[in-house]
Amino acid sequence: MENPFVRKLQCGARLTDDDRALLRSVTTDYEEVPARRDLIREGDVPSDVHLVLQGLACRYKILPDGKRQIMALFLPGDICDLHVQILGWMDHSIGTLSPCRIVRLNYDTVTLLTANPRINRALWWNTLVDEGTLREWLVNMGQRSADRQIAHLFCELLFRLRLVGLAKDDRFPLPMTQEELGDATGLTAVHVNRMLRDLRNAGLVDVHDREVVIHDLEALIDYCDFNENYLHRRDPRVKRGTRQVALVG
Amino acid sequence: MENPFVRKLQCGARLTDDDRALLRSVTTDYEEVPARRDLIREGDVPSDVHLVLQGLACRYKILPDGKRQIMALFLPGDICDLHVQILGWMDHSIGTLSPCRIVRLNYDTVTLLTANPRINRALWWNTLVDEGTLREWLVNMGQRSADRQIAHLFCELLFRLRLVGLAKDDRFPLPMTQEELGDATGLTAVHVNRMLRDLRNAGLVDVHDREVVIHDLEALIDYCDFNENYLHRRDPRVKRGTRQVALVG
DNA sequence: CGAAGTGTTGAAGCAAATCAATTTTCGTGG
DNA sequence: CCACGAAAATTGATTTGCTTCAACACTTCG
Repeated sequence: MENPFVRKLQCGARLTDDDRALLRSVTTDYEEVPARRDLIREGDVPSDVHLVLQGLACRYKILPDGKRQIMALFLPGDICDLHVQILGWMDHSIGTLSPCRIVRLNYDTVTLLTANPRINRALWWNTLVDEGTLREWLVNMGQRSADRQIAHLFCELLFRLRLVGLAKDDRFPLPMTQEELGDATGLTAVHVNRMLRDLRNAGLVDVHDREVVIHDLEALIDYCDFNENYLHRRDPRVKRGTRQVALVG
Repeated sequence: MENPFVRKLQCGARLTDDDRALLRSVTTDYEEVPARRDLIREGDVPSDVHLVLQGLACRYKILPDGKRQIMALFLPGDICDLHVQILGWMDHSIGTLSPCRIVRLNYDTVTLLTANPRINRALWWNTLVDEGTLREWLVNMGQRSADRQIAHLFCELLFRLRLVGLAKDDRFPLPMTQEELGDATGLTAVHVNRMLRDLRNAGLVDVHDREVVIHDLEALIDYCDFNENYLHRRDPRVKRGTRQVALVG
């Protein structure tokens, strides 16, 4: 299977064979990290950039009262904080949820990558999509009901995993607990459990054995108003709704 | 009064007199925009970058059911989406809340700025702080009660406005309605109203005539667990809590 | 086998939304 | 300048969605 990092970045810019070879070459030295280990903690001085090759990691913050908010999920191919060395200290932590295969990119390697104009453009695209995703999480938490919020998250994960070839037939692995799902959505584990039951009873999606099975994707997308615009897929075969109408009309 | 754009970017990198002159020179052509006008809309192809010199603007998204989520507030000195021209379409809108003085920077001007290494570094700092702020908003919505969430927002705005010299004596202008405050916090206008009353009764903060007056900043910061780490002020006179303790101890 | 973590369900409580009415402020034109 | 209508702020009553607390079942793994 192709390197997920290469697969992902190819969506952001047209890369040459040499570009792809360069990207592959910086991901040869990786590390297997067990589940629930911090890669970097709030307050640390940022050093290496982390790249996920396998597994599920997250960005999170813990409040003084012990509550945790997960602010991003990192899937295979995702980079954590490419340019963070500009800041003097980490304002959040990054940790694994499942066992992960992680690459640590040092500053020189990052410089090497950004010096290549096509790769640089792809990395920029990646950064901007990450920001758009974060914004959509905010919309999710602020405006959607608990069940729709969870449904929306599942839609997002399906599309993101498809991008790197890790979701087949509207189903994908999700190695996180209901507690952790709650930390990502701002809900309690108990309520996540009930909402998953409701979604299952509605025939929309089934979660068991750390796998999400979407039974009726179209209905699920409709149910939570999922709009994939913010993921900025550039596939020319896919036209966006409004424009397509305008062109056809 | 010094240009807020220059004041802000000076926090992110050491600038020379020439750098400051360059920054000032790109902000000479501005436009007065009335309140509640869109600068750019979701679906548009991104063109100019917007820079706020005066007034209050915001980034927002409207859902199919009409609900609105404000995802960022732009104060004087703030830049909206510096690198967005990489993406094919806007996945959100940007609009004014109050009357604003706005500069539109075209692509060539942005290139001119980023070609300067010190200014480029300052712009990067600015981008990363914006991201950190967005993450903090997510924590706010996910984990804090309504009153603390509003208190936290007020603390953030105080610190951000101080940075550009627009908050004096723990008070600052806030030209937005309770409805808009609700759109930013994911609360209803009615509930925002009640929470403001509670904060007033607690002697913490008073809002009237579009002005926020903080009566006891220390107590307010304590009440909502405000930690300014995420704003990444680099003022060397200010030491961060944990490190200071470590050094002193 | 036992212990710890995870998932599941029920009952009660609470924070925020909703619905509704009234007052206050603001903006505009006469 | 005042009068008017619209927008915004305020308060009360009620409902609802989510949390909290608690108990128990299931799974996993040393």
